[in-house]
Amino acid sequence: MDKHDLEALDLELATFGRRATAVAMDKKLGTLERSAYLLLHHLSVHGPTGVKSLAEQFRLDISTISRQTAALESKLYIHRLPDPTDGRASSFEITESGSAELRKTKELRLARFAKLFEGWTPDESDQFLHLLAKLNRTFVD
Amino acid sequence: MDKHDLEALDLELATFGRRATAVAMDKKLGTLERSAYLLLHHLSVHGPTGVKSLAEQFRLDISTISRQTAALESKLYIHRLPDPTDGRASSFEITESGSAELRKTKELRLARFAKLFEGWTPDESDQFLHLLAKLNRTFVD
DNA sequence: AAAACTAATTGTATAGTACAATTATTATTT
DNA sequence: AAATAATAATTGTACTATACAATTAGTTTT
Repeated sequence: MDKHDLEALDLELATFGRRATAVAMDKKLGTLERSAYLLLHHLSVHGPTGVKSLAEQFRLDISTISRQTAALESKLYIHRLPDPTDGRASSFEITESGSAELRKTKELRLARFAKLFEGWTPDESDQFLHLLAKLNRTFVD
Repeated sequence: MDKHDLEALDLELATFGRRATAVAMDKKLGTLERSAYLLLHHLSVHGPTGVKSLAEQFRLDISTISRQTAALESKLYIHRLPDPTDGRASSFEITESGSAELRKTKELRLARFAKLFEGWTPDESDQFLHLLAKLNRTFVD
């Protein structure tokens, strides 16, 4: 990859990150914030998980996840399962109400993305999904 | 694009946005924050620009840009040019010191991205750049 | 029993953003 | 010409998101 392309990629990634931050704060895109959405999705797919493990999965600080789960817990979207073998630890399980919120928000988000990508050919969006997923995995390593 | 792919894309985009936010806060990646980097780059390429116009270009609130330019101004990376025909308005011009910071940060960022994408084929990174740019333009419309 | 370790929370600080209110100036209307 | 409306920018306030450091409570190791 030559320097010119690298520079273009740098700027596009920064631009996208900035837009994503702004869009994530836009309340009209569903009732759940991005962080809540991702956490609920994770719990919904992978079952009960503790703060430490969530932080590792998402590559975020434990304190960040701790606050976000606390917020979800106070809204009753998740509930705490104490670890029977370790009094310090607990994991979180998505509640019925959390699942309902997740579904609702997902509908809104998907509708929005469907619209955003409607001018794309199937090939383009497939490619993009594949490469974006690759990038996200690359970040992790 | 079928529902399954849309959902995957939704999650990958949200994940990427979240990682981008976290990475943007990591001080070790250059002396300039993402916002400063993008603003300086814009001024460097497009010449002196006012707050309102910057806000439109970046699709951010005027108040957001106003604070970010104020921060850059106080660091002497940009300097204010009063509009001779309108006492309310002014534009900002990048300074020598701002250009130097921009160059320095760019070097660090490019080195980082070069490493991040080193396992990618030229074809993959070209494709990705192209599609990401397309998405960013789509956001704007 | 003491010391070291660990899961999680809480204190503090910062980037980033938006909306609402305000200030200063310019343009329009009467 | 004076009053009013519009506009460029700033400032007040509030919130999400994040990290690092300090703390708390419980567990393991020595």
